[in-house]
Amino acid sequence: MPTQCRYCPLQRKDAFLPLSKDELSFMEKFKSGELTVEPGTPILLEGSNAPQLFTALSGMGIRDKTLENGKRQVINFVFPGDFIGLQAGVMGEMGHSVEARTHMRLCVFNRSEFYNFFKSHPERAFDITWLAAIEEHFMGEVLATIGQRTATQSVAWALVKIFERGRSLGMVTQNQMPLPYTQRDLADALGLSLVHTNKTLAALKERQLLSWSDRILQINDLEALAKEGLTSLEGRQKRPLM
Amino acid sequence: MPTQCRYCPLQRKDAFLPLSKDELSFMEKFKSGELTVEPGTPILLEGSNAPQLFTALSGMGIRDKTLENGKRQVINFVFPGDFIGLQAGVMGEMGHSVEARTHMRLCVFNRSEFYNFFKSHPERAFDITWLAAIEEHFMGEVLATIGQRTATQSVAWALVKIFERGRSLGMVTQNQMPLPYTQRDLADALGLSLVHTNKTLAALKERQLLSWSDRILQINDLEALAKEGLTSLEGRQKRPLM
DNA sequence: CGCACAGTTGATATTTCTCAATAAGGGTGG
DNA sequence: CCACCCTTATTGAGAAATATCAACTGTGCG
Repeated sequence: MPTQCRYCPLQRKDAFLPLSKDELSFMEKFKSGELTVEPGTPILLEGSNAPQLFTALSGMGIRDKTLENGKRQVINFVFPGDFIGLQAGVMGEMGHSVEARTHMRLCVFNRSEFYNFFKSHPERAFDITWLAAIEEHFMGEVLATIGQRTATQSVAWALVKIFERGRSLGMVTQNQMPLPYTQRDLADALGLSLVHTNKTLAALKERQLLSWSDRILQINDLEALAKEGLTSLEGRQKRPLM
Repeated sequence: MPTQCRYCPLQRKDAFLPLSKDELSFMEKFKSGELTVEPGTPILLEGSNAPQLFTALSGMGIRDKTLENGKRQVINFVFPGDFIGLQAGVMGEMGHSVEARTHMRLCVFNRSEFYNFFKSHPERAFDITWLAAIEEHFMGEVLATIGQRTATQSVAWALVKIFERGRSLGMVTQNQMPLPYTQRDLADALGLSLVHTNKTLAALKERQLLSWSDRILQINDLEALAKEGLTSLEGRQKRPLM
């Protein structure tokens, strides 16, 4: 028996908007189970028409897509609370793949009930659209990063964003947070070569702004790093949780 | 008195899913008017909390955002049928600006009724989410382009996408379609410098694949151009129209 | 006429990529 | 337990792609 939504640990994180009792019990009906996967497990495949949607409950993953020439683009990193599979749910086909990078626990929803969802709970339907808009907003920022920032600025920007995200989820302790990705993942996310990403990271480390090894990211001067990344530290606003 | 939705010329384009009579009359209530703007007019501003949402009825525009260092990223190009202002509608703040590039006619919706929308017409709410998912899907492709394709591949890819989009809207006659953007727009969309974009276009023209001058894009060999852009010509599927 | 903007072109500078080699760690089979 | 292999990270050197700078053209417009 999966944990009931009212006991969902994400509920209590202040990164998320709280759900009403009514909404919670509705989500419990919508929830069809839980899925636990190990690192490296594919969760959704690009081009697939998946019958299930997920919310990441714990652990981290990655979204990516592959070009005809074999090159890979990382779309973004999956954190707890992320909704996975919207594209399949509404368009019938994923534009990217999702893969676990750590042990992950996922809340599973049945796609066949997705449309019902809109019918019976407009507030929740609105929240899904909200999530989609947040995603679109963020992807605009990523576009601007890959398109307009230099390698150093890009890396700084990305790590600031990741760190802020981690902080809002309570993953940061003493300026450190777990970051279970490889330099290749970051390189593919930023449209940079692995080698150049490595050298860029080394330079930032040299400047004492951060260190990232053994899957631990430590940021020593977030302000300075944000400045380097041509961004500022806005307080992250709460988002809906599915 | 604005044109009633049932007479909307976009309705009849086969790029869009048809609306039921019921939906049409509902949209007429939701519609608060029409807006006509001239080239260069800003429609929505990055960071603004706009009270209105739009659907482009005719004409073309551009979405862009500006970095702290003044660099500009074009997010995408606005075509007839595009829904504008979702981010403001649901998050309360636009992540990019929208500006007219030709004379444009816009269908105006009142944001204050946006939430109602979800309550009273779940099918239409679903369609909004669908549009958001399409946008997200496309932006993933753009990310992969800027991040992984070479300049030549990027330009070829972009023009193929634009041409396909134009074709689905009936804007193509004899391999030609209007393209009221500048080379700078395209450069800023692809994260390339203006000069390099110009030379890349010249090379593609030299190869007789296309020509683009006087705001007219002509593609001579779409197949070959698609191949150059590492993409294929999938039949574009119908999308919802707001 | 003169100015602003879009496009074009050549020369040069810089960033970033590719190639190649090395090192460290984890896992596995013998 | 050791030898081997695979992945990840690291570093140096040279190559390629792309950016920057600068000059020039044509066009539309007040």
